Amino acid sequence: MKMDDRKQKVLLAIVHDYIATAEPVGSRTIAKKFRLGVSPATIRNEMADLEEQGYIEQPHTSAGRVPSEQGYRYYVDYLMKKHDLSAEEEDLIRSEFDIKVKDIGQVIQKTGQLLSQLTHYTAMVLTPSIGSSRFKHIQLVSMNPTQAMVVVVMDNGTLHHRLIDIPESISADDMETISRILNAKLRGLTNENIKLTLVKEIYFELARHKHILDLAMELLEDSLTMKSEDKIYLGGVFNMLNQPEFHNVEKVKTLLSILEQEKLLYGLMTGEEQEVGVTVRIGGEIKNKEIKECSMVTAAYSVAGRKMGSMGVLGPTRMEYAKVISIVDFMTKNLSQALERMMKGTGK
Amino acid sequence: MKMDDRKQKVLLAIVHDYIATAEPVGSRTIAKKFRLGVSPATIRNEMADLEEQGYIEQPHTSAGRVPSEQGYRYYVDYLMKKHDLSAEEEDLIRSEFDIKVKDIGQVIQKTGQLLSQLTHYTAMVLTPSIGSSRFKHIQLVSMNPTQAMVVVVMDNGTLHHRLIDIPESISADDMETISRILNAKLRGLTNENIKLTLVKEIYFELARHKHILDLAMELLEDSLTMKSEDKIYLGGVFNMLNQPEFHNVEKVKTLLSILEQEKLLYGLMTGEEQEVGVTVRIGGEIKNKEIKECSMVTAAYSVAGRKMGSMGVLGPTRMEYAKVISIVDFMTKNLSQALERMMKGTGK
DNA sequence: TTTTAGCACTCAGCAGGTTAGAGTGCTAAC
DNA sequence: GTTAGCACTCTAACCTGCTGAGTGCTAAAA
Repeated sequence: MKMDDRKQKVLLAIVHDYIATAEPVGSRTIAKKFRLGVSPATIRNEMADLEEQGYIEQPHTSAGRVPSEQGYRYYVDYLMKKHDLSAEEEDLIRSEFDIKVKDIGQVIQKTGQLLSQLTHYTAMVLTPSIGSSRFKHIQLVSMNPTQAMVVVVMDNGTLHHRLIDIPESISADDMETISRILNAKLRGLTNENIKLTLVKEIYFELARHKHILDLAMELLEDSLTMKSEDKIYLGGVFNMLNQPEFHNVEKVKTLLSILEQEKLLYGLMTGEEQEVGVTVRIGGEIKNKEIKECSMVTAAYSVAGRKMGSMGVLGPTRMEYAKVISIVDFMTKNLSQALERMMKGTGK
Repeated sequence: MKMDDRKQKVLLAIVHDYIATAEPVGSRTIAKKFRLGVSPATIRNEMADLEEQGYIEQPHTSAGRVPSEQGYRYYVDYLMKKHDLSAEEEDLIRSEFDIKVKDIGQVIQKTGQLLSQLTHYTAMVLTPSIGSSRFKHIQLVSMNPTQAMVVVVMDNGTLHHRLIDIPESISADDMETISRILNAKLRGLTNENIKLTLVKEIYFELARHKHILDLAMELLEDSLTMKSEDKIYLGGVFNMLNQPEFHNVEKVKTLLSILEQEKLLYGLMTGEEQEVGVTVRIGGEIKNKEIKECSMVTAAYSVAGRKMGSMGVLGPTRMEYAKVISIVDFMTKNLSQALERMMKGTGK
């Protein structure tokens, strides 16, 4: 859909001004602020055309124009110029990821805080999960006469644990033995790599502990396929309340009720087949019906080409797309690198 | 401060009606709804007295009266009748805790959800932490040539972990040895029990691994003294938005900004020396200046007399104190029992 | 002395009406 | 194709008066 050059300029002006002011944009404003070299009347004509084509709309008869979802989409796809982060912003992000990683959970949390702080919207970060991570270590720990804890450590630095019931007849030494054998057989394997023959072998060796083995293998299976619920870090929800579109309490309520449902959020983050790079979803392009007048900018972070998790920003459709896209892009890259360093163990 | 019997009845009527309707209560309303056997005029006189003594106040000249913080305090201390939970509520709570505990984190989260669901206010639950828990197991897991993960399991079912740098010279076998020795020497000890002599002994045996030992002992120390940040589970924030006092967006904003600061919340939950049983803090009795017109009802849960953590409800001062107190009380008791069962391993 | 009825007074909130200003669409001239 | 001018529309802000809830005071009743 080719568009007249001047029309593009008008649309761009409307989008920019509306993003900046949250007020419907009039023809006079455009003529004054954006110096297109034509009079308001001409701009009015262009605007009438743009409205007919669905790129902008009018809240009411005597108001200015506001970009439609289609308008934002056109802006993001064709008009938007790359936004360069300020040196301070880049430094802030770099220094954030330049620390020694002690605990992945903490890094994720910090990432979320920083993301919301820089964008002034709500940030969502998914913990490392998807993808085939490798099994590092399993340990059975006796907790009391009838229970033990199974701890599984994965190579991406995540931990999984579960309490299981055990027969009283099992001794601490037995558990040590089980742990040792499981480790010896399975270390370094991904889910796909665990061959049936291998499992049979283990069951054979540990026949008398079948019951425990069942429970341990179950957790292991969950850890490897990452069924275990992934955590989502949410930050800067109250940033959204500073946006004029959320001065209405009803809207705040629906927003909050959505953000409290982790599963729903999880669906939002993983729902779309995420291509490489940054994905922008505008308004109705977000599948969820309850989320209205919002856009999401998401991207995946990865290690050695393996997708680990994703982060994203939720804001009003009137979002500073260019800036947010740059930030999300830069942060995923830095997070990926930091995790890469952590997993490879290359230096600080 | 002894109070006239009829004054008490009037105060009670005002508190009850205001809690129910959120509207200032007038003399006529009291006379009609609460049948004290006297006319509105008499009640007006009593109300004038109550206002003079500071138990109630008037939003503006021609409005009814509203309980003051002092009024709520008097209500909670002297007037409130015990609220019995409905059979359904009790069943709901019991069935919640009657499951087999697989993971403490999950139980905490569910507890928070249920608490907010039953009270319709915001629930806060602190993970098990304070108190001297015992060390169960430590494990060093090699992650890559230069890093290892230290995993510590505590007897209250919590896990702590941290990535540490290691010299390349250390082999996986070395780490296994270190783990084994640490476990043998330290299992079952609390922080106070770890004697200096014992530590020296360990350092002597593992002299050549001093560096790793330092890092491992650091995590251990943190785990035992529970310095590591405790998690707070928050639930039902959006419940608060249904309260008429939060129809003002500004108030919602300050509330949310507070709830996003975990440290602040942590201070709120642990700040007061929590006595046994349920604590009620009304309005200004909450230390935080930013929290206005809110009350908190908190209680600790414990295992075998050892305080483990606490849970609480944050709501407007116009809170259904009697009901909330009963719920918090009942839930802490049930949670304590569930954890007790888990740690003792006595059946499901 | 306590309670009550009656009455004048106060004030928030709402409905209705008016105005100001922003912005449009159309028309006719450039 | 562009622009100035103008009539028109609609919202938001402001004023105004009214209503109703609720009070405090006074004087009479119990």
